[in-house]
Amino acid sequence: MHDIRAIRTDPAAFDAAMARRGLPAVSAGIMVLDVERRSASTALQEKQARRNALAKEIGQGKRSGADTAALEAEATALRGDMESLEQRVPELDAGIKRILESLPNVLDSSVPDGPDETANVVLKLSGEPAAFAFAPKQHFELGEALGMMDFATASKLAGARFTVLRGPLARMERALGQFMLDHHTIERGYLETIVPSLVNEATAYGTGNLPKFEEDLFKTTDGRYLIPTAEVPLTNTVAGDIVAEKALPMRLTALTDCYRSEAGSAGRDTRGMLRQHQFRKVEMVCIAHPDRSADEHEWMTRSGEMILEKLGLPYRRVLLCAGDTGFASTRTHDLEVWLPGQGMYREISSCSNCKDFQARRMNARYRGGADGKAVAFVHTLNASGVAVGRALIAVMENYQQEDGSIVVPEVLRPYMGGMAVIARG
RNA sequence: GGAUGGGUGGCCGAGCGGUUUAAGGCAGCGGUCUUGAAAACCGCCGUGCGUGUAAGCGCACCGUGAGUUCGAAUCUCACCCCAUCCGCCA
Repeated sequence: MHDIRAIRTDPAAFDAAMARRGLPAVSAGIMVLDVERRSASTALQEKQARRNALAKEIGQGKRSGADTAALEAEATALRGDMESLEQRVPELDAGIKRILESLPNVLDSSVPDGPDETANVVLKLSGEPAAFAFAPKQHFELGEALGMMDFATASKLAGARFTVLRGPLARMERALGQFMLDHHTIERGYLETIVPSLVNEATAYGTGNLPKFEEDLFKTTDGRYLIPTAEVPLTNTVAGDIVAEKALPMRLTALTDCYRSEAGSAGRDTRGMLRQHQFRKVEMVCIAHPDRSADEHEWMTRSGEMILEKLGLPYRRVLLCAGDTGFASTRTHDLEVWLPGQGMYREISSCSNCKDFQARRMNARYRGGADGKAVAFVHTLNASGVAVGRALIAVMENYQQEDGSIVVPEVLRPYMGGMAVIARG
């Protein structure tokens, strides 16, 4: 959500910011509504002030036994005058809100221009893709051959874009989640949190998933939404709150299932478990002081990178360009992991600084500043730390051996009872 | 699902048609006193919008939305949420 005052102050800058997102200029239209709204609001307030004064006079008159009939007549007439304004002001408010809430966040100046992912910038490369003495297989070939990854049964149970895992592969998915949570909580200061997987409309609105992206979510029969990521409940834990400045930064992490309708992605990544309606993810969220959010963005991105480094997976850090940066974000780093079976880097984490965009939607503030009393919006950030299902894929493809078995990365072995290799049993 | 209570500022809590400009307390901030601290005492202390160069002024907000009234935190209706008990259940 945008601050109307910022648009009022510099409409051209706002239009330029939206232009970077490929959107037409809207400030002129907003300003027309804003001017009318303020004049209508002022007119209404003057009438309300008069009404309040009359009511007070009538009250005093009644107590002292004076005749208040003339005053009451004026107040009754005034009420008629106010009706149209009382309707118009909220209408204008709603009209402005409808426009503002549909517009994406203003990009950080460091974000490169560009229409889509082809304009993203690789910021760093980590690890060397291993040279295989054989043709590396894709994860679903490996998993099905091991008898531990079953798409046919998942399809029978639920339809396309679901997976059944069994045995050591199921255990490795569990191990990955535990390992990631332990890393973030013990080494990086994140607070482990268990959150609802169903949220109400206000919560989905707060992070920017509603109203514009409702078709991406699964909605329940009682009007709730299955979370597409733990970012939604974690960030909204401070919705409506005024937190103490010393409580910042609040670093939170959660391992949850994530549910996405994948509307509009028909035909993409249909083989295997890369793109599913349900997948597990460790999420990090930070509620940060505005002065510190850029540093926290780096801290979170590093927290995700360290997971991949500990797992021995080659990856690169990518700065998303204007056209590829999400609705609520000002700047996003993607971590892309090397998948030898695909011969490509694929997204495994996304780390965004939303600054005050979500905070404004959910009215999340802190009290502090120089005088210790000022109230201002917090900054919110979120990052995958990392997608568990995709981490499983990456481990399988990078640690595969010619016979189709998979070496278990050292850091996961304590979580798997010491198992060193996953092989057909 | 049924029954009964409840939703008031950062927190607790009074108020149930008009001196409420929302009492009082806690927390917080400033001060007096003190070597320092504590205690005590004094003062300040909700959010948003509008308007003004500013000091300020105005309006709205007591879960949400409608309604009654000259006037609503207070009365009416609907809805939402929370708590407790019963029923069912992991």
